[in-house]
Amino acid sequence: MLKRTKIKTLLQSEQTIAQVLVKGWVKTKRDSKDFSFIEINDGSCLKNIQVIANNTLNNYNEIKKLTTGSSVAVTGALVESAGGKQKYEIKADNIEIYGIAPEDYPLQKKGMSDEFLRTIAHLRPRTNKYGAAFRVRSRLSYAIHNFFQERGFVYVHTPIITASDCEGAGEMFQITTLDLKNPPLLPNGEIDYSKDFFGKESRLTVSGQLNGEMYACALGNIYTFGPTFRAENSNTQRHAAEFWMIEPEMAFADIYDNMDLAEDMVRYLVKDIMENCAEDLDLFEKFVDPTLKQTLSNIVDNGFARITYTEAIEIMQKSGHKFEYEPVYGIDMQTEHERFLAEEHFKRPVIVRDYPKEIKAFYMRLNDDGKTVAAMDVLVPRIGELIGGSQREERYDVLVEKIKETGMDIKNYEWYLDSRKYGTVPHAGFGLGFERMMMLVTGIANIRDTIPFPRTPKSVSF
RNA sequence: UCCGACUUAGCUCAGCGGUAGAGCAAUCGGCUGUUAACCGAUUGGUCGUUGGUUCGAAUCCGACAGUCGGAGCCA
Repeated sequence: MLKRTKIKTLLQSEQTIAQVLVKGWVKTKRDSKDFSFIEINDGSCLKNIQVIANNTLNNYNEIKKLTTGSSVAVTGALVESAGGKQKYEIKADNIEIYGIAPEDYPLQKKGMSDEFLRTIAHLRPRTNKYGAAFRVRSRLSYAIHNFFQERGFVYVHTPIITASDCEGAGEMFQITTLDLKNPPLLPNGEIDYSKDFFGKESRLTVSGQLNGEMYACALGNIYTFGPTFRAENSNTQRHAAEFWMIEPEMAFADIYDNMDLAEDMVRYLVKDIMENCAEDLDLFEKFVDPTLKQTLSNIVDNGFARITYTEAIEIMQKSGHKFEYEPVYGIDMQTEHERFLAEEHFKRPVIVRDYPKEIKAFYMRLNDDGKTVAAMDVLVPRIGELIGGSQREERYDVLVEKIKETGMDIKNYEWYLDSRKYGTVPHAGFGLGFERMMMLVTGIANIRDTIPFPRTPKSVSF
């Protein structure tokens, strides 16, 4: 019994093969007088393989009805192509039709807008561009694991469901099994969450960081890589309600170790994709971002600029550039500021560190100046913030004070504080938005086109 | 959530006060080792929803919804 060979393998073949079996979907068909050209794609690579179907095939009348999107199994000889544009083609001995795609098949042979393709997100992976995007996505995931595993980081699965309602990173989705039309109530009229599934209010995680820190303070270096949820009503090209985040955490590390890791990781990932997804990147450069390879090479070759927040403000003030919001010390950086630094001033990724404590999260380590915290953001051209991280506050008393200042309930953070109470160590980590990394390596402008079935406000179809 | 634009055939768009048009797709036919093939014909739309102005609205005004772009939140 002949086994199926992937098209990618056939196209890389050193020689012709007497008999092969390919299975896939019809991309396009052109009929000639006595035979048909059928291009088949099976998702293994960008390229199709051309099949020659002669009218001597016993089911040629059926084969002539094949439409774009139909599925087939083709048996035949892999031969040198008589036509110009491809090395090999298959002379079919037999074509089995699995399923015809009726005339309302929505994918056309010509270009379709990303906006339209989002409305058929279940079929868009069959297009060249989305097929390429999701092959890259797979490779990028693999490369992330490789990067950390090669460095001895332990992969930790942090929980998706959490009861700490204030991780400080945004609005959260509540989850419940209570009957929303008729919830159990306390005497004071409030909802009685002791009757809920977990016995208390629970939500979807906005970050695995606090859990990750606990494992770093045991296993040394760890990373998480999993789904993350934000219930913010964000309507931008770079926000999704459900996305994947990578969060490494290193014990016995400071903010400089953290910056080194972030830079090494981004450059490693870009290099890996350039080496392993070259054909797909060609497509993105041709149809999505003509400067893509130049951008990626720049990242791999040149390294990142590193400045402090204070220096960043000074650079902008002295630049003579007209900002809508004047850069003055103490403000949170606007998108226009981030883009100016990465795109115009440095023309490459830049890491900004040591932000005023007022504009950053409670767990970030207070610097000796008493004014700033050891936070660092990696800003990249076009996308803005790719990575946000910090050295964590390891001093018990300082951390308790910060939690109180923020107005949070210490009781909810006792488990977190235990890591500082029992053998505290300096440690640091960051969060990388996986889809933003996808945007960086593919040039795709909208985050909705980097994730198979995007979840954004007013959109949960599929 | 705020600001702006947009919503007309399956897709991309034109029409901007007198009851709808193109290209592509699809369907049918022709031609050709073709390759986002080519040529011809055909089919296809209560112009986002809902109020209003008007003799008459796809076209003007309002509300709502959705989409896109920018901003905020951040990954």
